[in-house]
Amino acid sequence: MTLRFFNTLSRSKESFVPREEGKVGLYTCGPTIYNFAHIGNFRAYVFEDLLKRYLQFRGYAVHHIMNLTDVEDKLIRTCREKNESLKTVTARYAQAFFEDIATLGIVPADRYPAATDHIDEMIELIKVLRDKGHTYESNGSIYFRLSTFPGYGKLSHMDMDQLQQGGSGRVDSDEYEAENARDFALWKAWDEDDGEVFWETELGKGRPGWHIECSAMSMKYLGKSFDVHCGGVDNVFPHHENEIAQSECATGEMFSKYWLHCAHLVVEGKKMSKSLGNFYTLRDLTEKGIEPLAIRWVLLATHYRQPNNFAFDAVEAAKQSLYRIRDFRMRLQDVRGAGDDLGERCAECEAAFVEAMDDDLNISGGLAAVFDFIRDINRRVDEGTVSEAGAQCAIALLDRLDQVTGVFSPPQADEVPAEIMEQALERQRARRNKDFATADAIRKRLEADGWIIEDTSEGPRVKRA
RNA sequence: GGCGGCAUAGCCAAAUGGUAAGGCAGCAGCCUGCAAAGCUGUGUAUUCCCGGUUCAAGUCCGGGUGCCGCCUCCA
Repeated sequence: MTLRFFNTLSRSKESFVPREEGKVGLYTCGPTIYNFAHIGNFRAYVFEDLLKRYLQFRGYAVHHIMNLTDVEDKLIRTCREKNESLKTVTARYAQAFFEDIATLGIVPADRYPAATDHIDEMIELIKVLRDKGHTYESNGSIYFRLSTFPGYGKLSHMDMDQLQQGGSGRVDSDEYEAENARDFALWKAWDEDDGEVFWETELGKGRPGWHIECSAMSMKYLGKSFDVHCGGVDNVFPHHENEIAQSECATGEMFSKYWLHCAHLVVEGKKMSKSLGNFYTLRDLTEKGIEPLAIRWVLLATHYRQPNNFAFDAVEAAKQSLYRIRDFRMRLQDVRGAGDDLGERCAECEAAFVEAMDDDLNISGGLAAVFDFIRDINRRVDEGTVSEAGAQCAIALLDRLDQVTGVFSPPQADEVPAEIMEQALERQRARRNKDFATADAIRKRLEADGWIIEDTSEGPRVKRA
């Protein structure tokens, strides 16, 4: 079985063959840092994290670039409203973004280039396009002339003649002075609403269009042609389509070989919106006391091309699943003695996991393989047929697969406080004396403080509630 | 108007045309001083509806219904 991904370009699953053996250039569209990111955004970033981790697990050296969009219409509007500079706003939300991805256990990209640090590269790219006759100027802005790129539409599979102009109801005609409404801006001439946000360049005073940053930065760090480009489905058109147009017209080479897009997230079955009161940033959820890894689980556990329903019941289920795995690990750590070394069973589980994941990241199948394994090993531990080496083998397997999922990790190594431990031992003494009233009282008291005691043959086990 | 996606148990969610995974919740039992954890058993699932192809359809085809996405700057 080979690794296969659904490529938006062909609308079919294709065997994954990177351009250079063993190496993958990965570009993922990052956030516009004008606000806190919401969980829909993180659905995409968690999907991309899973993709990257799995590629690494399969032995590829992944070079991952994620851009930060730090100049854009909404951002400029935010600056005006808050009367703050562009840098002040973007610095704040960039930091929040990095905190959030750490919270969710997302492995950082190799580099997070910001658009405003790459104005020169964008200018150069626009000049190449201009020299090749793909642009025109109108009132100081520079537009890409779509009619010069016959391949336009190959990603989104849309027939330009069939599209209803303004079908989305989002076109503000005042903003557009293009010859054809679908021509997009490479460079936008300054106007007074832009305030202090502008660059004096040989293309004039203004700022870059949105799409050009991804072309300029991906090509700078990954080359004219690279392997995988990701984003949410809403980016397919026009953003990624425009990136292809700009990039391929400039270089004459294929831009990205594979395009992977994740579906949207809905909350409790409904589109997330502020008016429905179901709009959540990551911070909104953690402030409610929801465990970050349970959020990661929910975002991860649905196949990336399926709409993901973020339901609070599902969050609770995810938390229970996390605990089941943690308890399993704790149990394994207490296994002593001789028995089965589980080498074969562990290999079987890993093979089932890989087989599922190779098929376009079928995470549900992968998780099922792990739960099958857990139930099987728990049974064997009950029977006392697992050796200490076998238990360690199982733990090592979880650690290895945790490199992919990020949700199989051991509990936070929060040391049980000495006084809590002392009470647990006191309860144990009471139990030995058959003083169950005292024992139960201590257990109840500790539970109220957030500690759970489980009696095992090895003595009491104390864990966080 | 154009293009596309989705519909599987109370909830989440898989399934090359071949007995409908897995998790959570629930119920019963084992274990336990009692619990917890674990194990076992437990859901007769009209796979949205109606047709069709096939020895065989959740899966393929046609037609409905419902929800959703994109169609100029939303992951």
